[in-house]
Amino acid sequence: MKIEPNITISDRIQQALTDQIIRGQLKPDEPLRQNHIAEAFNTSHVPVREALLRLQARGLAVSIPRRGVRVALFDPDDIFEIKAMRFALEPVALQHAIPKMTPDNLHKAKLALRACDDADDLVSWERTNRQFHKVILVACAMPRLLSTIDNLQILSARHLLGTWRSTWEARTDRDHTAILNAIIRKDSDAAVAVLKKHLQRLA
Amino acid sequence: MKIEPNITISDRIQQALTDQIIRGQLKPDEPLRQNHIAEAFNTSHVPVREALLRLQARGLAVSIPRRGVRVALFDPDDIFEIKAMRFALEPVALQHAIPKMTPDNLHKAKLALRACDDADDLVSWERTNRQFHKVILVACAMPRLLSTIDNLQILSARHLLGTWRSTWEARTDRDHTAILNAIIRKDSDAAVAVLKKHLQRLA
DNA sequence: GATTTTCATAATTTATAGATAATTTTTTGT
DNA sequence: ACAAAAAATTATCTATAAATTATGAAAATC
Repeated sequence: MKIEPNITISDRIQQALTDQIIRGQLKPDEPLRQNHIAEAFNTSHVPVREALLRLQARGLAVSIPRRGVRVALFDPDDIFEIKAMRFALEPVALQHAIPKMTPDNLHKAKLALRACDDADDLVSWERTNRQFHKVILVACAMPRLLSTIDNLQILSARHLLGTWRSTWEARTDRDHTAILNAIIRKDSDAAVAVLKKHLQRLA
Repeated sequence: MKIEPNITISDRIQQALTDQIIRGQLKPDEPLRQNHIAEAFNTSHVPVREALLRLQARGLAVSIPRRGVRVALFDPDDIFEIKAMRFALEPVALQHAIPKMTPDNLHKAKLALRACDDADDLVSWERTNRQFHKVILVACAMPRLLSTIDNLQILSARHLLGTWRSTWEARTDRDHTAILNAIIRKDSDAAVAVLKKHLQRLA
């Protein structure tokens, strides 16, 4: 019996390119040429095309037919838009998640909170922070909403890693603790209120 | 010089499949076999794969690696989720659109309103209704937000056409008129309020 | 003896590779 | 600066490999 998660080559390529774009190793507007990428991954260009298509769907790349795909630009308007969408959507997800929270969800949220406070460099903080925001919402069981939010958080991460790369220092996040406590108390209104403040705070 | 909009075969296939799913000609959970579709469109399966990938991104199809793609299911939970997301996002878009509305936007909105009232069957009403909702929001100039809303409206359409197919009669939509009037007065709050009521009203 | 179970094989289908046609970009010569 | 040719790149097609599902016959159980 095989427990392999049936990962396709496209998946691997997509994952790698996503990382590189988020980390800024691939710069905005940089062309993504299918043959070059295919060579780098030792495959043909077909899975590359599919990976690029998925990057487009996530807003990390843009394509002009017959002219190729490029890394998506990223200007202040984009940041503004992403913030507005997160501000509109994450509260909805949280509201619906809280009544459905399982002990397992709560446990994972606590772990994520700890991991987040323990992070000592920007890259790992970003990852754990994203994990926390994800885990407090999954219980809402709204797949489209969750995947939209996930995309937005990835885009936020791109901004975060792109701008703050140098100046960062470890700190404990009071907002996260406050949100988690409100969740434990099943106090949706308080949790949503803190979350909104938290989202507004991030640059 | 060619003014062709550079449409690819994938685009055509995607468009056609989207229509068929929305219209219910392709039933939920029906398998979408790439070879069969390729044959139907007189192409190879490669562009079909790409079209299917885009349907996935839009939530109209789901894929299990190496097991193929199927038309997405569509149960009451999905409807609830889609409604919740539209309710959260469309007001944001409208709020930002109103101050940026151009005379051209307004003109198109008026035309769409008329077309909507003049529609005399469900299918064309659905199309014009979607057009109206789109045209009052485009001015916000937030591409991700707009494309997310567009997807949601397509999914709403799928529900609408799937359930109400038989019983429908022409009518003028007071909400649309009220929204448009508020937009003309640049009264964002009123416009958003009516839009919210309108979105809540749809089943 | 009939029914189910298991295993191997065949058929279908997906995923990837390699090749070709069409289009865009770059280069070069005037 | 412009036009034509060359190079590079995308989009598509045909072919092949890998995996899954379906089929059917032999063995085992009741």
